Amino acid sequence: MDTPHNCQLCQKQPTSAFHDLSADGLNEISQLKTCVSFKKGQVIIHEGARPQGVYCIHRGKVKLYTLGTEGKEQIIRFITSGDLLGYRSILSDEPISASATALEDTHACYIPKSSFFKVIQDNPKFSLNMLKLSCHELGEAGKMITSLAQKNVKERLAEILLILNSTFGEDEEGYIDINLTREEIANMVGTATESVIRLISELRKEGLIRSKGKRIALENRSSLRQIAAVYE
Amino acid sequence: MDTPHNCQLCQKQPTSAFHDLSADGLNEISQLKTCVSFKKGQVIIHEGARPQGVYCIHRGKVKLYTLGTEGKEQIIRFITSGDLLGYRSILSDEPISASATALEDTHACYIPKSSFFKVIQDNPKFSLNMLKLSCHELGEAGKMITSLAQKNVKERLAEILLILNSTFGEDEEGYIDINLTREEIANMVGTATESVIRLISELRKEGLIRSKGKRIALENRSSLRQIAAVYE
DNA sequence: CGATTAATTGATACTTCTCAAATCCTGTGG
DNA sequence: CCACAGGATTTGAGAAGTATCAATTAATCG
Repeated sequence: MDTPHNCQLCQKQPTSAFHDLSADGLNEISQLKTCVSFKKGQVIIHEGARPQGVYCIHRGKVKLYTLGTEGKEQIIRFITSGDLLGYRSILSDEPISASATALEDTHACYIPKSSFFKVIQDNPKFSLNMLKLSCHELGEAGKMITSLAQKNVKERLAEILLILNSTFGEDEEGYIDINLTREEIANMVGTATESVIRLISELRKEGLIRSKGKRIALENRSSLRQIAAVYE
Repeated sequence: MDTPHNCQLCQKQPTSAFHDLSADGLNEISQLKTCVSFKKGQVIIHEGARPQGVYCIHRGKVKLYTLGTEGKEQIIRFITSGDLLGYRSILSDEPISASATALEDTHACYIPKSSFFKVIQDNPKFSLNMLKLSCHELGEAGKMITSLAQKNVKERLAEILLILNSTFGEDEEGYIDINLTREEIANMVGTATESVIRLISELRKEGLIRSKGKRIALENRSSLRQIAAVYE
């Protein structure tokens, strides 16, 4: 068991389901949770299993992915500080539909299934936040579907780079603050690793990004947006 | 205004959010709703708008789609008897992310936004059902993402045909009971109309399906499942 | 520092899209 | 009821986009 995490930190995240929750509600959660951590590369939940609880990521980064044909990963989205993990399966009462693996050492709070339901029942506000959250994710998934179905690989890559940048921010040198292999980027974009590599090099030659090793920095967002055709 | 619909019909649908709702809850909804109908081809909600209420489809079939590059439709899913329409946007408090058009004459109940929230607040059971529903949809969306990213067009087509068959059932001649153009099928599969036509003809030659005009019947599901690589 | 994994590049094959032309339906007005 | 206009479907040919395989170089970790 790790040092307990302060729930107020998660509450501060405006996208968190705990945002704007009453002190009582927060206390209730604080008492029901336990703290866990995961090493880089460790699988947190995996497809097909029956989940026993929900994780709230305190610090770290996690990829959520399904396994497609021949075990190939399709990354659905990333999960980071203040985000919940595993709630979909519990709330829909279905087996877990996506695996999650820590991309770096990750600390999280674990809320057992029964406690999670209790919090939902005791706090209409939280319940509504969860509804809002899942509906928001549903909208994001719809965008991803349209993107995969209609855009070519270069457009999708530009889109993903913009998303990664806004999700994870930048380090002191301006590089996107996430450590992904080219293969993982390909698994988000939905293409072959080599294609991603070629297109990254193309974007670099065009001066829209720069890269050092596996790290990437955006140099010209507006052109990237134009390529991604993100009208929003 | 149309003849009022009987909410008990929708309540019977096992996938409906009204399923298993108390008589009181059902009465509350019955009193807040109004009834509307849409002609074939009529747009019910459209992308970018701010929704003022939720529709519960009583009878008819509706396609839900986003508009991608150059206005091309990407069909996300279909909505039919007992299903809700427009709740995502209302619950996430975002503009509507997908348009909906009636595929045939459709009758629905309309529940204004404020009433919908009232029902949610008054009926924890309903609120939980909505959570369950949106989380289920989230899982389906994830499957669709993986499918689009990793399967080829023929595999996706086989998958869609199986989904259409189980969603809409069959008419007396065994054809899938939904009237879609080849273009609409292409807009689900995420490909060009011509590609869908070629592959439908290929599946016909292989004896896996038969077709009459635009109607399609499945002849060999297990082979279709194998092509679709649906391991579930 | 060696061993392993990841990234890159090139060549080639395959899938899918696009454009064009022909045929088939379907609903409508005479 | 029939002919016709306009849209939908079908087929073909060629172009473009991606994937795959193989070989090389670079980076990383114990």
